[in-house]
This record gives sequence, C-alpha cells and structure tokens, in this order.
Amino acid sequence: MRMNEGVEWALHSCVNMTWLDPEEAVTAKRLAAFYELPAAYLNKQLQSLVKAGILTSISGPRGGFRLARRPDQITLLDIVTAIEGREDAFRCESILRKGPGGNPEVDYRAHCEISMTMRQAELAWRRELAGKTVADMAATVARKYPQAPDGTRARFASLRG
Amino acid sequence: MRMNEGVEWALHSCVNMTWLDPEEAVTAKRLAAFYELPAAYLNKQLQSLVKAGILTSISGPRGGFRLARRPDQITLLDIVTAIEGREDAFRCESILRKGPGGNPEVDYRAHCEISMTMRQAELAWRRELAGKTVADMAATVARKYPQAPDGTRARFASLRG
DNA sequence: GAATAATTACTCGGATAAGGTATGTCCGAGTCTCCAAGG
DNA sequence: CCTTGGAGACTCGGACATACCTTATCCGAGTAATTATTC
Repeated sequence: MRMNEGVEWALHSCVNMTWLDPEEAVTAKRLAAFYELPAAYLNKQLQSLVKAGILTSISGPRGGFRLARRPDQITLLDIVTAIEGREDAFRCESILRKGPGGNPEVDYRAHCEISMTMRQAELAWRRELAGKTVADMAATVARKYPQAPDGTRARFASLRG
Repeated sequence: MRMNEGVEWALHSCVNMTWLDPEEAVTAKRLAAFYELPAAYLNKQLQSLVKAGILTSISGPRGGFRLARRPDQITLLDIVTAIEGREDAFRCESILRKGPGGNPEVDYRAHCEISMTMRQAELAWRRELAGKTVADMAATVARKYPQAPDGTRARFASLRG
C-alpha cells in the first residue's frame, strides 16, 4: 500500500501557489523546477487537479495553472482524492460469496463485518484529511518560517521556464 | 493507493480460525479452498503472518497453521502491518531539500508540515485498526449469523486437502 | 500613429514507452504418520 | 502383543515467472502575444 508520489508534489505545489497573486498562473515547468521534479510528469498530476476542479489551467504564452478557489476551500482530502481516485484502499472483493451460505446477490460491502470495519478506519483517515485545508498548511508554514512566502515568490521569479 | 489482496484473505482466515479448536492446525490448501483462493499465494501471505508472530506453522502430515495467541490479543492492525509492512502509505521524500532554504541534513519527516499532517491522518487510521481485534470480528459475526461457527467448522471438515 | 492580420512561440492535454511492485506458480527440505517386521 | 525401524506422503518455506499499475516521456492542438503590414 503505497501512495502515489504525485500526492506529495501536488500538496507542496498547492501550498506554494498560495503565496502567489491569485490571478497569476504558474507553468508546470516552473513548479517542477522549484523542487527539481520531472516537469512532464508533474504536468500530468496537475491535470488531475484540474479535472477535480482544484486548479484552473490556461493555455498559451503567460499560461499555466492557478488555484480554482480560495485555499481555505481546498482540503487535503480533495487533493489526495484527485490524484489517487475515489476508491478505498481496501477493496472488498466479497469473498464471502464463495464461502458457506454465500449469496451472489448480496453486496458484502454493506454486510461483511470485516469490510465495514476496514471502511470505518479509512473514514477516520479521510476525516482527518478533510479537516485540514491548504490555507491551514500555508498559515502554519508562514508562522514557523516567516521568510517562506517571500522566498517562494523570489524563487519562482528567478526560475527560467 | 491500493491495499494488497492478501490483507482481506488474511483477515477472513484469522476469523475463521477462531471457530476451530485452538490446538487444531489448518492447512493453507483448506483455507484457500474455503473461498476458492489460489492456495500457493495464500500460503505466501500466511507466511508473513507467521513471521509477525500472529500464526504458528506446523510442518508435515496433520500440519498447517493455527493462531499463535488468543483472538482478543490480535488486532486488525497487527494483520494489516504483517502483510503490508510497517512503512507509511505517504512516504515523505523530503522534496523541501531541493527548495529554497533546503537543508540536506534536516529530517523533513519531523519538520515538513505536510509530512506531519499526512502522518497524523495515517495515525488516526491505525488507531481505528488497533482498536478492533479478531475476537471482536468473530463475536459480531456470531451474533448476526449464529450458524456461522458451526457452518465454518462443517465446511472445513468437508474440504479435501 | 493606429488598426489589422499573419506569424511565432509557448502552454496544456492526451497518447505512448519503461520500470517496479503485487500477484501467481513451482519445487525442495523437513517432519509426522503409517506400516511392517522383529522380539 | 509390544517395540522399533523405515518408507512414504504431506506440509511449509522460499526461489522463480507473470501481469498490472505507477512512473516517465514525447509530440500535437490550441492560444495569446508579437510583429509586420496597411490605411
């Protein structure tokens, strides 16, 4: 059980975009150069965020990506779900159907005790992620490292791309 | 982010073993036949449970697997960890090292806000799983489906292997 | 000088390869059982 | 009848293939800025 690398990239990228002018678009190339990541692959991940309505994309010169809504309206769960998909990590395969008294018609995700318990645990995980927004992250970082916002803007400005 | 299929198999198998005589060993072949699973692969997963100290294995005729300790002493987290390993799903790659002010010496798992928040969410997940034991599962199933224990024993007895 | 139209360069977006992990299979080492032979 | 030795069969355990998903890359469609041209 291993989360996509893109989740980490997407989270950091979204927090970084918080420091920028809301109208300003940043290219995937610059976002990638920021952490020395592969640009084309990061671009692919950002596309997932666009489809999920988290980012807005702009084509052509002076194009790029920007946050589609206020940072306090974007939860970490939104980003994780956009990259990883909506399915649970534990996918109940309804193996009880093959056991004694198994019924092919029954949806065991709603009846199998193990399936429900595993689902409950994932809900706790999701609840935690849904309780934190990109704005929360940015605020904490800015408090602990006051130079971060300006430093980020400066770095973006200096990056060729 | 997709959990190993073996986790579901291991959970169901452990609950099933709860119904059996604690001294009685069940072969991987029978456990697999119970849900029509691939025997050799299930055997591989059960080996992980043995290494984790959850099951005890016995070689030779009349051999097989049995629970290494009381079902109320085996949490779902124990089983998940045995199969999936101890690492977090979200593995912080410390990409901040490459950013402005990045320090190659710093362990960002303890300083990166995003890393810590993701870790916190996984802790909530683990806490849920650690709070449920195999005995809890078995008890709930037995209450909802009183015929389950006898039915399970009967099925094991009827399986060739 | 201003408006307009063609050109150009730059961006995202999706289609296309490469690598790694989960899945699945196989055979050998060890061991318990069963059976037969001998006391 | 009881003991003992050996053959046999069965089990786990780990080494060996396969398939799928993640990771990575590339090129084309579209677009906005730019430049040259005309009025």
